[in-house]
Amino acid sequence: MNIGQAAKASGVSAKMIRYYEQTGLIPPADRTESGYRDYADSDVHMLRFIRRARDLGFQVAEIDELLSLWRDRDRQSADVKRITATHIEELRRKIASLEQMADTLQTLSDCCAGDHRPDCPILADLENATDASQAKGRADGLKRLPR
Amino acid sequence: MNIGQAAKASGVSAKMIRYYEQTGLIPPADRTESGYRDYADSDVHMLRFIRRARDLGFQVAEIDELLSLWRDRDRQSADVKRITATHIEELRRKIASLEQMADTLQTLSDCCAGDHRPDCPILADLENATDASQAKGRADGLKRLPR
DNA sequence: CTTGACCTTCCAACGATGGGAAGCCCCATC
DNA sequence: GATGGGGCTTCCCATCGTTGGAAGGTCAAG
Repeated sequence: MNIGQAAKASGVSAKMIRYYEQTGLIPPADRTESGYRDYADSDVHMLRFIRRARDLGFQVAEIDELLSLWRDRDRQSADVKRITATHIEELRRKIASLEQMADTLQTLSDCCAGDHRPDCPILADLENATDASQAKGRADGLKRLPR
Repeated sequence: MNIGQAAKASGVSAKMIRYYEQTGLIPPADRTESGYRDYADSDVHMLRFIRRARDLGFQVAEIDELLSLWRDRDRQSADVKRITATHIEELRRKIASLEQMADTLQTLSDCCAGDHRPDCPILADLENATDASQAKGRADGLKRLPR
């Protein structure tokens, strides 16, 4: 199976398969006489594993660890769980950060008339910002502009 | 005021100030005779605006639009609100995506004994993944391994 | 045998940020 | 007035995962 077929079967683009090989995440593929990379079903299986892990937000370095554990018959599930827990924490951190941004912006947006007039609490917030964590409070004190 | 002082006063690193200038987000700074960049309070004001917008997750391209509106006395608040709404949508999309990842992983992790044994529902999920959206359902059907 | 679709390698770009090197400038201290 | 330390300048590189493209070789169908 050449790289295009492996890409289609695994959901990992040919470009990325070459990249993963180059960076050592996956071993160098076999080659045909003419130099084409040649993949077996087991390779596609591994690529699907990688694709799935990427879809779950794991970084390549983490996937490297997960692949090692996957290949290790004597692995301890605690190791997998630990990597996963760290990743979940990271996801929750990002979520909290994005939520705070969204909430602040929503509050400001709710106070913005959104019409032809230039007055805008959103710009006012950006203009008067002194530190990153105070706008929500200030914005919550605003009143919606009359229509 | 030189770039280091402007950086300290605005919360934007000197590196980033130069970068913003280079990419055209901010106009080229005045220079002293010896070639040092020279900033006025109004420049620091603008940099704080940028910093605040970055903290709220706006991309530089969006900040470029926001700065234009900020400078435009005849702006319409509707334009600011529209940019903000688009950005909030983007944030909510990212949040939803990350939450789905975290929830799926949490479910799988809850089913993982996390001990010395090699059996691991997390690896099993990665191994058997067929498409990106089915694992949560499968995982929900798992039972917690006995301790 | 030609043509089009594939493969190969290599280089570049994205976005925002940080690190570092080489060389010049400013100010304070001796 | 010399010297030293710290800040400024520009330029290049790295990150991280991914995509795009160019130049050239290969395969398979017509």
